[in-house]
Amino acid sequence: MTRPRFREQVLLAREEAIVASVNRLLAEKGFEAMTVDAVVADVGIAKASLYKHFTSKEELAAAAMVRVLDRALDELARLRALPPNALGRLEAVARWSYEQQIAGQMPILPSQNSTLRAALTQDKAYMDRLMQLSDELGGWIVEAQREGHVDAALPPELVLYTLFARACDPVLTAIRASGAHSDEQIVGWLVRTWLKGLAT
Amino acid sequence: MTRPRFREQVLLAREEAIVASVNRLLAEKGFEAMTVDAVVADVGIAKASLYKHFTSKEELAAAAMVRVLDRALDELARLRALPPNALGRLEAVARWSYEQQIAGQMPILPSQNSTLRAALTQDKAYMDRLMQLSDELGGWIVEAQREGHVDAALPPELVLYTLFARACDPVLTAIRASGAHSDEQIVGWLVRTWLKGLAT
DNA sequence: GTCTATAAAGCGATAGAC
DNA sequence: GTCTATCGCTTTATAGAC
Repeated sequence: MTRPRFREQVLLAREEAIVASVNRLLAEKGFEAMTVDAVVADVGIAKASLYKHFTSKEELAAAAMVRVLDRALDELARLRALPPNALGRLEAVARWSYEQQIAGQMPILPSQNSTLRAALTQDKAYMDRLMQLSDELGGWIVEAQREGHVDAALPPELVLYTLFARACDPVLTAIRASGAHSDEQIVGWLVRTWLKGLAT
Repeated sequence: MTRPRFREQVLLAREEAIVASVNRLLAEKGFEAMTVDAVVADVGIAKASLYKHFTSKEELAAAAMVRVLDRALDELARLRALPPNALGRLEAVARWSYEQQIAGQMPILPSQNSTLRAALTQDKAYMDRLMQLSDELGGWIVEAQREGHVDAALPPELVLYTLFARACDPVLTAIRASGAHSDEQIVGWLVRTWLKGLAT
């Protein structure tokens, strides 16, 4: 037992570096196009070393998702105090999602890949955070419906899914590629049309 | 030259069968998860035979997209006569897109795959139809803006992209999976919230 | 634990007989 | 043109030396 805490710190730092690279590469290329070789090249370690920390490519993606969900939960905690009403908080979350995309911090996972889905649903850390996020956002949605800002006829579930879909909205990339408008302008349009569509 | 027209018909029928399978498999699994082996197994031919008709997997996807764009153009032609105003026609197109998805007829292509994008942009049949579709829909959008049904402050380009995004809206699959609502109900909600978001 | 080297498998694409 | 059989490449994953 020679300085176990120090070694532990080093290992955690390496894992953190791996997850950071995975997050970036997932945002750039998506899950299928991201190769484990690219990850280890980016981190600067050998592939076998990576597989000592994570036992599969799916587990890598799950770790990146946990990281993103943690950042989202942090943002929710920050928003809980700030905006006056539920609608303002939902708007801020949508805006935050778009900004994460623009910053290249939003990993892209294929919703159809069955092995990946299985790995995610069996990952307790991921599922816990997803549930927590859904619960809190679901509460805000119901609140916004009670306040008359969101159509009460819409299932809160549907509203929640449309919010999640903002995190991978292809329209953002498409219209940014045209180069005709500023990022702030685009995000404003997208967030506002989203909310207006949900209004009473 | 023994019965050339007949042989030609047989070849065309086989190509049609291939494209139909590709279309279905693309809708089911997406481009990367769809293997050429799965296509030939579905059609019931040998792989080398398929490569006599299409020289690459990308070309297969392009053919499927041409097929879908043709169906979309047919639908536009049908709508050109029916609904009274541009807004009604746009609504009908969105509804049609969702119905194609439900019917498993909407191929899913990754917007990031560079080799696929290159193959598509160099495919004249695909680009011609895409331009034609964009032009006609763009005209309807501007018309709806002039009639005061769509916010004139939004770039028509952005509105067009949001319409294209309806063709691969992940919310449809997510909420259908819950099984709590009928397809008609879901499509109605999604189309209406989309249009309401664009309103003046 | 990390490295080099390699196994094992899946994929797109092709050669050659018929 | 279609088939069987296989190539060549990429990718995930692991063995074994240090």
